[in-house]
Amino acid sequence: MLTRDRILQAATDVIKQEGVSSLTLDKVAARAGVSKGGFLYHFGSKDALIVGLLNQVMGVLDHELNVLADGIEASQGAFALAYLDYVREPTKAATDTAVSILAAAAVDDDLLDSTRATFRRWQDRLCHDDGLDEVGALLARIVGDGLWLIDLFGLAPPTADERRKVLDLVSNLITDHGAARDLVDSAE
Amino acid sequence: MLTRDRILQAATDVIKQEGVSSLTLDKVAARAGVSKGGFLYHFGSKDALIVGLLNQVMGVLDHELNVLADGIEASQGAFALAYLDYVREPTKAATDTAVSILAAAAVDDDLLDSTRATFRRWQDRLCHDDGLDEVGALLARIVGDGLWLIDLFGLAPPTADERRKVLDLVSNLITDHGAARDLVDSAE
DNA sequence: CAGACTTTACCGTCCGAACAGACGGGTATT
DNA sequence: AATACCCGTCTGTTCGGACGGTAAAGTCTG
Repeated sequence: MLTRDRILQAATDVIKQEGVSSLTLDKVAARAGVSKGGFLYHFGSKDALIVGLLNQVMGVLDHELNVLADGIEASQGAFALAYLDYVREPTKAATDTAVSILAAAAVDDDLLDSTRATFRRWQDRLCHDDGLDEVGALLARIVGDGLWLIDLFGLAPPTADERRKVLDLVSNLITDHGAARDLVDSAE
Repeated sequence: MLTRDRILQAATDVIKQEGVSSLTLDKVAARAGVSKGGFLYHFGSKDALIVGLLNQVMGVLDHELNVLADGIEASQGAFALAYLDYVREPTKAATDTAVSILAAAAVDDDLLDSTRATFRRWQDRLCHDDGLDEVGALLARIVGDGLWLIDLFGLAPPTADERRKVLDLVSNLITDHGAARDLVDSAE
């Protein structure tokens, strides 16, 4: 395993196990089995570490999301369904991404800029995607992100059974034009 | 204004304007117009400051949510509707709570324990509340929390118009038993 | 030898916390 | 009423330690 990757993994582990406040250069270097100088050869600063972290986890997440969407045979909204499927149970990629975002937000908000751009791309894809109405697309993302962030902070996360039910409900809603339109229309 | 409250307000301002990493005792004390010793008289440690912050903002949020729910005349799901209404546009209470939770998560995860308990109470109330089915209650919270946390991190937040549409959709869905049940049933 | 990688040693800064004591509005005692 | 006293509030300073980052020397490999 490359030293660089070991460092990235070590950083993720430190945050998960000891919290964002324990994410120090010394600690990450020690856990990666490298000296502090060795660490700084690969990441010139703490900010650089977080950017590297973010790039990696967001790349993995984006890739897995695409794979998942490709595997879904649906006339419409494959990406939206994949987005929802991804949070059916907490996955390593989702958790890693969440803690990285948390670390970035804690250290310097600006580090999240490229991450925000990725979310905008996802939103665009959800919207101008495969025949899904824009409200349904947005709903899918809010529910997906909501569940994912509820898990991050541990804010009364639902049980596996509850997750399944609510995700099934939303999945049906967004792929059934009639149902969604009826609800939207009845608001007027 | 009491010194204690000034300190709490100063802490919130510091996080909002300079980020969690700038939340230091010196900075908060200076902004509150008090010496460092004076600060430490009111909050014996940084952890104590965060606990105080969390208690205050969660108290305000809980109260405002109740007031909002009381003002809604609906045969069912008044609290759920209030929960959704609360995120129609970002409010001060919601933003303050979000940054406090972020700070707590960054400093020490355990500080969020009492906050988690409050979310569980909200979830219970949403569930065993006013004739709402449990899936709808959970959906309301996920959407509410999702939008609120999307705002916190700035992860491609929807426009005011998009927010309105999706919140109206969810509001209609959870108060219309037939629609929700049809969608749930069609999954089986 | 050259270049990629790693180590050791070190520096200046800032942080959280502790501390001794000042100020001042009560309150009790005389 | 005057004195003495107490205690909640707040000040200014100090300190040990940890942090992020630098510099230079050393090692391994092709």
